[in-house]
Amino acid sequence: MSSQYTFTGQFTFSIDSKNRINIPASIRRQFLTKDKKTFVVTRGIDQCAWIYPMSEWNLIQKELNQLSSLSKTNRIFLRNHLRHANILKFDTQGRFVLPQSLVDYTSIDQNVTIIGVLNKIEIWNPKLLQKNDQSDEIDDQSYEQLSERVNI
Amino acid sequence: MSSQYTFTGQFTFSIDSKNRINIPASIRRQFLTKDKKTFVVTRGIDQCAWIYPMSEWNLIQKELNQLSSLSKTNRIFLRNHLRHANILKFDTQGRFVLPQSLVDYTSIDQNVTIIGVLNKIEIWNPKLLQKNDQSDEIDDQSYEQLSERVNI
DNA sequence: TAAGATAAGTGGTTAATAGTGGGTTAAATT
DNA sequence: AATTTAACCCACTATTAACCACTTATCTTA
Repeated sequence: MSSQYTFTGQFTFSIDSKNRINIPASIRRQFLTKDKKTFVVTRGIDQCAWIYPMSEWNLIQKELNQLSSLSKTNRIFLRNHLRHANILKFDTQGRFVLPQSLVDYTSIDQNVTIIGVLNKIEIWNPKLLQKNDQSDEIDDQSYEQLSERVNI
Repeated sequence: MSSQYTFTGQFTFSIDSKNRINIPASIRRQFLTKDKKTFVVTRGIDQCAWIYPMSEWNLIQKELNQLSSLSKTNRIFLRNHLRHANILKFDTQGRFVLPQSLVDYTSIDQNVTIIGVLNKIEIWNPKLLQKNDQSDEIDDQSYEQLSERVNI
């Protein structure tokens, strides 16, 4: 089954002294009632945090269950993904507190950039995201390969 | 499935102090009722903004959904395409507000040129479009290659 | 083709919503 | 019991969206 969410867009907000981050209202409104404002925050593969609405996370867990722990890669991957996963809700103001471990991992201070990437939301230090913008250009060959799969 | 839209034509309108841009009535009228005046504005590959009616964008999203985030190329590609995508509606006057990030990207001020390009609408700074007009001539070889794909 | 009527484009004002900061109470931890 | 942590509440400000009004252009019909 494919994703029920299609987040897009970019927003830059502040993080306050209590590590509270506002989720953009436009994204918040997309949450399905069955998810009851509940989501999972975890480490992204890049230096950012990933947020999945609860029902999305359940789908991911189902996939992760397919991976055998006999493979070393699998073991490491599973560990790193699961141990940093926190189940959270946003408060009546639409905010949540980013766990300290993820504040450290993402090097976030003062401001955050929040971007929608289909079934997940990414939280970045604006400076790091910008750096990605410049340095992580996809080489031509990869683009050519992508073009055979995606018609945009 | 192929596009349901075939936008054409060119229009030059103004952008006001609130970044509001009018969509030409003739284009607006082409919007299918199922799209409910909803569309996605995003970065074009050239220095312009692209507008897709919602149902068109959904086709693109379906393709993007096939790409796994475990691949680095995919992650970067998805991020950079989706984060500049804004889901918008036009207001009762037929206008929408162009997000500041896209105003910056397209270097738009005062006036915009709106052109229909089949399944999408492009928003340009008139001066930049004109410059393209002169420099972007297609060489013969490229035309040869095109001829193998397009029968015009 | 001129006059009236309708539609389209543009500008500004007001009302509602969203984001942010701080304080208070309740819960948890030591 | 004291200290820390988290949830909740209230209030201020800035931004956004809805509303209203005017001008220009286009279409209709006499």
